[in-house]
Amino acid sequence: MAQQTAHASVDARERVLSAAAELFAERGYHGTSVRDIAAACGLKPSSLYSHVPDKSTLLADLVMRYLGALEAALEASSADPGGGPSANRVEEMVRASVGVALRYPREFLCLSNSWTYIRRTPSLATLVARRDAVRAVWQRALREAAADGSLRADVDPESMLRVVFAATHGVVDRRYDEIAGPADEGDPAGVLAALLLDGFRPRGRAVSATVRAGTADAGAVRPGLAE
Amino acid sequence: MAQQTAHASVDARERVLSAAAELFAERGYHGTSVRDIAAACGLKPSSLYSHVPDKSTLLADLVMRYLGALEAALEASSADPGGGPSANRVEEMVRASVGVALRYPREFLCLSNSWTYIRRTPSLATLVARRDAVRAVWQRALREAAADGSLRADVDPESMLRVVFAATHGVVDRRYDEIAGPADEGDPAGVLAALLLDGFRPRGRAVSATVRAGTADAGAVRPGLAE
DNA sequence: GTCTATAATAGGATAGAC
DNA sequence: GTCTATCCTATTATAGAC
Repeated sequence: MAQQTAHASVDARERVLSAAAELFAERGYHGTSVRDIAAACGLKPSSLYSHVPDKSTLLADLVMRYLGALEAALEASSADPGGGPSANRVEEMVRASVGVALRYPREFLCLSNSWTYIRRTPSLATLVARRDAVRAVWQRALREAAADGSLRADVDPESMLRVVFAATHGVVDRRYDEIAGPADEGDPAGVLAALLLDGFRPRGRAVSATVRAGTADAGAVRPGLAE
Repeated sequence: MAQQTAHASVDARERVLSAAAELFAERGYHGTSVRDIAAACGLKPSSLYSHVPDKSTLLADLVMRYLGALEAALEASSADPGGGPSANRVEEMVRASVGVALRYPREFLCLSNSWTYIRRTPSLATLVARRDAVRAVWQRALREAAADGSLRADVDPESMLRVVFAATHGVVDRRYDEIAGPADEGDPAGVLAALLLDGFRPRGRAVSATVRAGTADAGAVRPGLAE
């Protein structure tokens, strides 16, 4: 009985977290009231405080879930590859990051869309520190790939990281669903990794608007997407 | 005298809009109070209402600026190119879109970061309609490029559009400045266009982690970035 | 744990003097 | 046009009964 009570309690807390995740992701932290969250899980606002100390801790708990999963996934994919080009590691990291973001889409958006609030709120400094650690892993991988020539040398790694972060957001954010449909069908992580690493153009085409289109190799099979 | 009064009035309204743009872009619409905006331009909250009817109209006016400029820029760059591959038009559109977003960064972020509020607010339906028109121009260009083979055929145009929109956001959003530094140095529009169209890898490299790296053409000169 | 009731504050907007 | 004063609502959070 005591166990069942405890179990029910965990479920209730989980429902609160889930409702908050949904609303924070959709309307943002400031666009969501405690009343909204309570209503979404069939409780009165005051009852929420039996499960969560306050609104900002609710946000922190959600973001921590995502960051924990991301750290674990990056630890695996950023491990030194067996001698191949570092760009392959970058590709694995893109897949891993997008995979985690798709498994925790609401939590990812909580972090991403409420970032300035998180950054400005001293009690959420832990989140900032952990995100910084993730960023450092990325920077190291991109710089190494730039150094060994497996990423193009004419664009700085920081610009690439900017694109990686933003594009990951783009895969997850439902705001873009009306453009592209739900992203979690097919293999969005693989699609994004292929687009970012190899670009929109078929291989063998001209590399800029100022150059005539080439003809060789256009439409070649792309094993990276077929796997 | 009457003219000077009118002129001062325009300036005051402009200061209000500018302060609001700054705060909406940084903290979001719901994260910014009318009091915040008033304080930022040295006014009392009630004085704002001499310049703007209400808070949501303030948002609408800002977003309209951006959308107007974007429509003009896309109209030019999406015009039919002279027989070259349609991907070149796409590249021009990326440059144009990023260029406008960099000229109106705060207004762009007002639209992007407050999108769900805009979408949910009936009085802002005009903004939604105009953004839809922009989206339609993009879809047409991407589909045409996919059809004539100048964009890779194994990724649907909608996924590419998703990446374009998200990456554009990434260039503008100051949130990423701590990763990559300010984006408005150098030629961010050209850099993004090159990254998206041609990818992170040097041309001639392997196209996926599952394939051994090639050796031909690595490090070739890229006129698209040197221009 | 959930409720009702209630603080205590923050927010959007208006009235009317100057 | 800007101000002070004010209204009304929404919001976060707590107190205490059940």
